[in-house]
Amino acid sequence: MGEDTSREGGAGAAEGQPAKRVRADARRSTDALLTAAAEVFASSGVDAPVRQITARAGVGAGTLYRHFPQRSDLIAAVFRHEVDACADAAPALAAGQPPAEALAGWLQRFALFIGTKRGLSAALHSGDPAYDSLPGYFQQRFVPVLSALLDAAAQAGEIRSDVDPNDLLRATGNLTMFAKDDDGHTRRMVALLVDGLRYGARGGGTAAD
Amino acid sequence: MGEDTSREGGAGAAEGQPAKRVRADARRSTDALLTAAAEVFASSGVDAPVRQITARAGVGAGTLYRHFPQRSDLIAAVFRHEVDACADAAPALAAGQPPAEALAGWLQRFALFIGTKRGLSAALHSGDPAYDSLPGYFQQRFVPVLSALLDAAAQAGEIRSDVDPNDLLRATGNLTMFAKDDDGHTRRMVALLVDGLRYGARGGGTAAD
Amino acid sequence: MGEDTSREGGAGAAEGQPAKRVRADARRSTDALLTAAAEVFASSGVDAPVRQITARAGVGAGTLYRHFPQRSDLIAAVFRHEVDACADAAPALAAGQPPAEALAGWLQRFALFIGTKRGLSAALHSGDPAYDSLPGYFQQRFVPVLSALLDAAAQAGEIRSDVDPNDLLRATGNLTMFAKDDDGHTRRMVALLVDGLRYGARGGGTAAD
Amino acid sequence: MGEDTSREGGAGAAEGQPAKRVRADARRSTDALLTAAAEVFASSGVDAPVRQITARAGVGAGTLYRHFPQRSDLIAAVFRHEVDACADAAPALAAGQPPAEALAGWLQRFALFIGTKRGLSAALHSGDPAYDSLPGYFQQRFVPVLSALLDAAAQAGEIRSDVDPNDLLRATGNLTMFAKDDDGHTRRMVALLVDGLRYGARGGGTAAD
DNA sequence: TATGAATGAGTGTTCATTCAT
DNA sequence: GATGAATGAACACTCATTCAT
Repeated sequence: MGEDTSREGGAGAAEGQPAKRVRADARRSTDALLTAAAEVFASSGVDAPVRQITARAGVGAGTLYRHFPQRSDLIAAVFRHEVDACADAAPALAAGQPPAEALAGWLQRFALFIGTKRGLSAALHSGDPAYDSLPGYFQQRFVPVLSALLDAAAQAGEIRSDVDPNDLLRATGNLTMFAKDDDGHTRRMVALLVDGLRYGARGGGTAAD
Repeated sequence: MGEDTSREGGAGAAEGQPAKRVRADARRSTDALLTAAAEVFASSGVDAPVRQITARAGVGAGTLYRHFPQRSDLIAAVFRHEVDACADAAPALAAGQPPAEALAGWLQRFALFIGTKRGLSAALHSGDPAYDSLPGYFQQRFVPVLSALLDAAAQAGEIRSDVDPNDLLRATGNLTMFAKDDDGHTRRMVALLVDGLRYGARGGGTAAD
Repeated sequence: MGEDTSREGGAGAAEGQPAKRVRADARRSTDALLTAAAEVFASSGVDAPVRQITARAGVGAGTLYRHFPQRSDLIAAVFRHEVDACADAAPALAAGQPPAEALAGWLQRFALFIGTKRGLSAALHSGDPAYDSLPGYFQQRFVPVLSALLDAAAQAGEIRSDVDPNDLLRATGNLTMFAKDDDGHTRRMVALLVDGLRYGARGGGTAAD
Repeated sequence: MGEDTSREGGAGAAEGQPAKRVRADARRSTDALLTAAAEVFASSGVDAPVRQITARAGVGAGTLYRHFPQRSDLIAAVFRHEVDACADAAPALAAGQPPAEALAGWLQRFALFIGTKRGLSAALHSGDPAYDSLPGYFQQRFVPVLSALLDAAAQAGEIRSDVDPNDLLRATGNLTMFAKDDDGHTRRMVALLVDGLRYGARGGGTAAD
């Protein structure tokens, strides 16, 4: 699901029309841009200069703007697969362990995803029109997933039941900020946050104040 | 304490006025810059253009660079009082309530401080040489305070005992990111974090993994 | 007359359909481009971006360049009918009124034509190679018409006789520049210019120096 | 009058304060920019790329923006002297000849001024915010001058009395468009326009419709 | 010592034109 | 023949920092 960019892949040319004619070069450019952008985003964050991306992709600036008129379009495209993968990882986690463990596991997974995308959190909350379409897409994918996990754990009595999934997504994302390579800070703090949820399950927590 | 700007006292009073004259001018510029920078930082964040500050202070750009060669010098000077006030607020909190409550109260206080300094967290962790001296100063003031609060609460058995104060400072600071005016997000999440500490006190938490 | 786009008639009908097939496609594209360009020129001037035209016409950029290698080719083609209509309006005007009135009427007509083609005057005089062929076509159509009107009025003694039709065409076109919707400026100034011609009829004007 | 840029010139340093301290370099830059801009405007019009001007002036782009934040500021500064000179030329013309001759002479003078400033008319009417302040300045200088000339000629019965000076300024400016080096077109057409005014003086013209 | 003018690299974005498909 | 993707030069404008005055 969400594999929009590969929809002409394994289908073969036997059935139907030739889809679109000149797609080879466009596809080449798109792929080059996505690859280049992914690398640049990883090393310099999503605010990296446009030229850095086009240079690495070996295309002109206009090509980038053709395929991704808004900066958010590029970001969304680059991360779509990973967003989907992250969101889709929840069921498997939910299957094999207690609900609160699944919740914790997925939040760690989510933190991992956000944590490696330098500047993504900032972009999501910037209010900059260039990023307008981002929050919608991300929420649409992540909120249902997290809600389900929260509900399950709450119904099992393992965590408190009064937490807003948006609050938790935002907090988890925030906790990944300024993460150095591998000091475990984010992991520990996300775990602490989940423990806070657990604490709330027993005789009323203070978190909701 | 922390009055770094008056350290010229040791120069001696023997040589009379000239030095003092100069110092009066310098002090005037310094004060104007500190006042202006505080206002600008509040409204536009610590990344605000230099010109905005010098214009408001009514001084030239060169004067700013003379007094504060690094941007971090200015930030540190501007927030020194508030940093100290925040750090010094701990004892009073500790006196009137259970240790864990005091801890929670101070973290909220700390979050409030950081949260209103737009861009401060980012500056503290940016790695940008322009902000090199910041982390040292802030840690020097906050780590002892938080350590004391943590130790007290841990010894009282109210929270777990294996949390690194640096982790907690950083996490709390992170939780203030992208705070909108007054939606309570930061407050709720800091409280949740503290609940995580409390949870750990009872039969072994998972946060330290 | 002026149906330049159908000049393929001379190719002969001997070789039958293939040529005709191709021509049908080409004609379709040409028509779409002419229609689209006319609309775009009206709303955005003759300097409008090429893409705006091709997008509206539903053709590729290459197609436009194939049919109209020079921008002037497109402009000329778009306005040919209107140019002809404007030029051809002279006889009717000449029939029903005194020569000077006819002259005035036609100059107003001409001003109306030019005035609604934003950027056309500029294109006609730009010297830009992209517009090279324009002036020739327009002069070829308008100069004879205006000359006839001028001669008639001069012979009738209603206006001076020493005015260059090219001067008058250019001046009239210029007077339409920056015309706002309907403030009557152009109309008044063209009338004033004609009055200048009338003035010259009586005992020698100064306009010819 | 209007010699704003030289107000510290002949005054000497004897009386008053030193005005402003560092003015030498700023003045140098300003002068270089004004000179360069004048040359560039003459050869490439007022729409010439900014870099062309800064390169010729030997200054950085920032310097231009410091001195002339808006493009209109530069244009106004460059042409101020000439605008004033043109406006101030009216009295002398009015003194030595009949009012209508004076009017004609000044309009020719005005046309000469506008005609050599490529793109100035366009800028004056563009509506582009970058040129917002231009029309005001130019009207403020030219309208009173032309009004006086028109009134005098009308009172002397030499021309019609119902012409709006703004109409005439705009028309005269328009007539200079696309003027080639020295073909006399503009001169002849301006003369013709004035003849139109003269025609109107005798028994009611048609220009005002 | 203070000033603030000058620098100039760096940014996002547009668009006429070419050319692979 | 038609398409439209790719190109890349060109542009205005910003701002941290230096240094002549």
